[in-house]
Amino acid sequence: MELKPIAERFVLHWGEMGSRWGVNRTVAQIHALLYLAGRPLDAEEITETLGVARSNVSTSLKELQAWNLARVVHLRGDRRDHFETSTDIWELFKLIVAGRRQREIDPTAVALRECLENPAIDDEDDGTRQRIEETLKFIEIMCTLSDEMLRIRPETLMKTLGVSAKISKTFRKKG
Amino acid sequence: MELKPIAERFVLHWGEMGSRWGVNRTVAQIHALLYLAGRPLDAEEITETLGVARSNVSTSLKELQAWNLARVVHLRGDRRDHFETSTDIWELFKLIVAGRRQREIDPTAVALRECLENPAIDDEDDGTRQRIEETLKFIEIMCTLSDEMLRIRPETLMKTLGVSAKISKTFRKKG
DNA sequence: CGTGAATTTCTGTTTTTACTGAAACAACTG
DNA sequence: CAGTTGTTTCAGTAAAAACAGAAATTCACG
Repeated sequence: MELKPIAERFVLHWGEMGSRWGVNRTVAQIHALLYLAGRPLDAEEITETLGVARSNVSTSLKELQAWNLARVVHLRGDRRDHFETSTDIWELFKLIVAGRRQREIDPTAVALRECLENPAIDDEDDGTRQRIEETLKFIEIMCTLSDEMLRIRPETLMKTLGVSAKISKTFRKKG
Repeated sequence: MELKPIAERFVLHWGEMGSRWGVNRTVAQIHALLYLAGRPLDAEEITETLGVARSNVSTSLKELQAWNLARVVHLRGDRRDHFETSTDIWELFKLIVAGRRQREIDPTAVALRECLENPAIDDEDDGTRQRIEETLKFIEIMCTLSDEMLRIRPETLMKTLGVSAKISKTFRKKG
């Protein structure tokens, strides 16, 4: 598949940002490609379009599947696996938040709880203990909040956020 | 400075998670150390406590300052620079969100706008254009929302979030 | 089962990033 | 302003991550 100029730019940019977001370039590029394509692509097609090794595509697709950001579909009369992603940006956002939370936040919450449950905590400075407690409390609140957000349907969420933004904007003007 | 066991665990864990959060280990460790210490530390003290090179500490402190996560303070009768961070976890959160947004989101918003303003966009598939538009719209809403959050005082934010979580929990029970 | 297409796994290479130690630089002190 | 302390820069090294290509495996289909 030959990418048109704008699509190519989008895919390449997404790939670059991927590094900053903690996913490797190829993974991010493939996801961008699937998103823009809006139809299932097979691995060979992805390989040619992006100009990377076939094995790299395979590995990256595995990673996307682990994030629930890509799924396998089969087209009748074609033995090959094809891959697609949601074209709903809100849906994608929810999946990414869920993934990041699981990988980046949950382990920390566990570690902090272990710190606080450890009897040795009594030997630490009061300030230390207090700050660890506050950090854990903070993380737990954030987790609850993200749970709430992930539960809501995208459209609802969008409206809520849009409205709340408008409201606070109004407040600012008046205040 | 000798770290007590729990504090050491916290610092090391923070360092490990740092990698997943897109900051390098040393930077994350230093920040954790400053946070737990709750008082200004000089570079030498940090070097000894963490067991890394002095130059590494210098570079990392520069990076923390670029994030507004550390600032220099001077103690009377001491020529050395000392460094401290906020011990207010909400304040830290705001700074981190602001930094990430600036580095990870804003460039993408710019790139997407450029894509859509480019006349060549007319040669692209309708689906492609539409999805790029939706993505940009999404990013803009999220930016507005984060602006709102960053403006609110931490305590207010915390209460709002806490309450909203409780409300939706209640709704779920009844629904 | 045997064949060939499709896919994954594995090994080694390349690229990138983090880090160290030494040297240069800057700021203060007597 | 010479000596001392403190800080940053820089060049080289080490560690980690991404990637390519080949080999191995899986699987549909006869």
